[in-house]
Amino acid sequence: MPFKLLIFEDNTRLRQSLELLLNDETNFHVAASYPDCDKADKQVEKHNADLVVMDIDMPGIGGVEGVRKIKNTNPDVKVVMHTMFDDDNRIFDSICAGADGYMLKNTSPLQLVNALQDVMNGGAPMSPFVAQKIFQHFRQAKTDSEQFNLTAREKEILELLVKGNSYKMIADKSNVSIDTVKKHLQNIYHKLHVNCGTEAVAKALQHKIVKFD
Amino acid sequence: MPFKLLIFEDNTRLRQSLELLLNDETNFHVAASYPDCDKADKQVEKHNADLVVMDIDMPGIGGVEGVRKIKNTNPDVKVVMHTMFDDDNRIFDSICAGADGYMLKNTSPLQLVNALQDVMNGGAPMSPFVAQKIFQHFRQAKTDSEQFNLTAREKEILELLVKGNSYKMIADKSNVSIDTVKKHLQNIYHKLHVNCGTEAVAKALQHKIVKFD
DNA sequence: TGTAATACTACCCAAATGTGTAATTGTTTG
DNA sequence: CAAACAATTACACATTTGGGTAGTATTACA
Repeated sequence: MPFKLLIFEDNTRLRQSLELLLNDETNFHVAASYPDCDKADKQVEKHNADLVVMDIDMPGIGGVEGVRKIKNTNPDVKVVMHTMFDDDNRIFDSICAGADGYMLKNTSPLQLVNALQDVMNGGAPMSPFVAQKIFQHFRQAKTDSEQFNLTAREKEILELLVKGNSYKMIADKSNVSIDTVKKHLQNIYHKLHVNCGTEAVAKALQHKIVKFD
Repeated sequence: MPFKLLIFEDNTRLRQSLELLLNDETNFHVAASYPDCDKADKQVEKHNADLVVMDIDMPGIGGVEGVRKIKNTNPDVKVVMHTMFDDDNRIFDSICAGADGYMLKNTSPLQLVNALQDVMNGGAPMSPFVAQKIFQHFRQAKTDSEQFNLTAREKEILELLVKGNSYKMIADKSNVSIDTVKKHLQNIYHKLHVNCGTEAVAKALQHKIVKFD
């Protein structure tokens, strides 16, 4: 039994092409296609769809919100983004909204079909460029984190601060006086170019100076 | 001209199989293979390698450290992990250490060859299961972040705190009195189960209650 | 060997932070 | 409509935090 598929794509030409292409596959059956996803959740339910191909730039609510809607009501429906946007925000927002795959529109028809097959097998297909972006996202931290020149001791104290310890608690755990802790933190604040603890914590986590994941 | 390739894999049988498999490809030439990666950086340089296939579980320093070593000295050399480990930590650590791809050992020979080709074209090949893990990593945040029941106003104020604002600055930017800010933060601290600003910032960032990337 | 850098301590003081209690207003929801 | 909740302000009080200044001990490095 072929998977029931919905297409959301505002470009009429492309929408029809996709329909033709995917209906050609014995594994898929295009149940319907729409030029916007304002009522995507209802439409998914109506057709009892297994799988959705979702454009991002559409009139009304965009594809990212569309995914969110669908996933809220029907978490088990697979959604593969299909868009020409390759910027970090769009990619990460889509994934956070619940997308199961992210294919750029320069993907060949064969690759797209493979991706859809892949997602139905529990995979998370994505274009090579997207994969690269995601890898970069993980890596970026490390590189700039070591530019603050914190001493081992300072990192230690900063880590305790991040974990929610007060000066007094840090002093106890580090076996030094509270005044020493103050001094260290003062130096740390200077090195991080911040002027209070909350800012330091934010910076430490954003630049992954301390590990906590 | 074929790409020069190094293999790090402690299982002799598998190492030899890989050598045979990859030497069969006209695009690749296995320059050398080693049962450990303690001197991986030197060996990469010696053979002027373009590409490395790296196991994780090896005697001496593991594959994760191996990648780090190689990438420190030769950032342009591509490294593809090839391992049976599919746990989050190993995957994310490898990527952070600089891996360009992550293939599980249940990958078919053809897929492995494709992955290596892919990585030389600037892609970031990974097994479907790994891709899935990575998608989950992005998603998980959202789900547990909404369990704190912060009101819109509270999120707004928490976000200002995370950005390093003092109570007074938050008061100004939110057009409310400083006492109101205090009260809001007090409520926020209760909801987050913390008892000071630094802890709240840490929790907010870890659970991605506020966005800042 | 001498001079940085690092780690540590101490004290003072002003400002910021966190807690408790209490009261007003508007909105939502049962 | 009443109860619950959200947002707001106020004030008092204790504690914490952050900055400045100053000094000692140890280690590392040139």
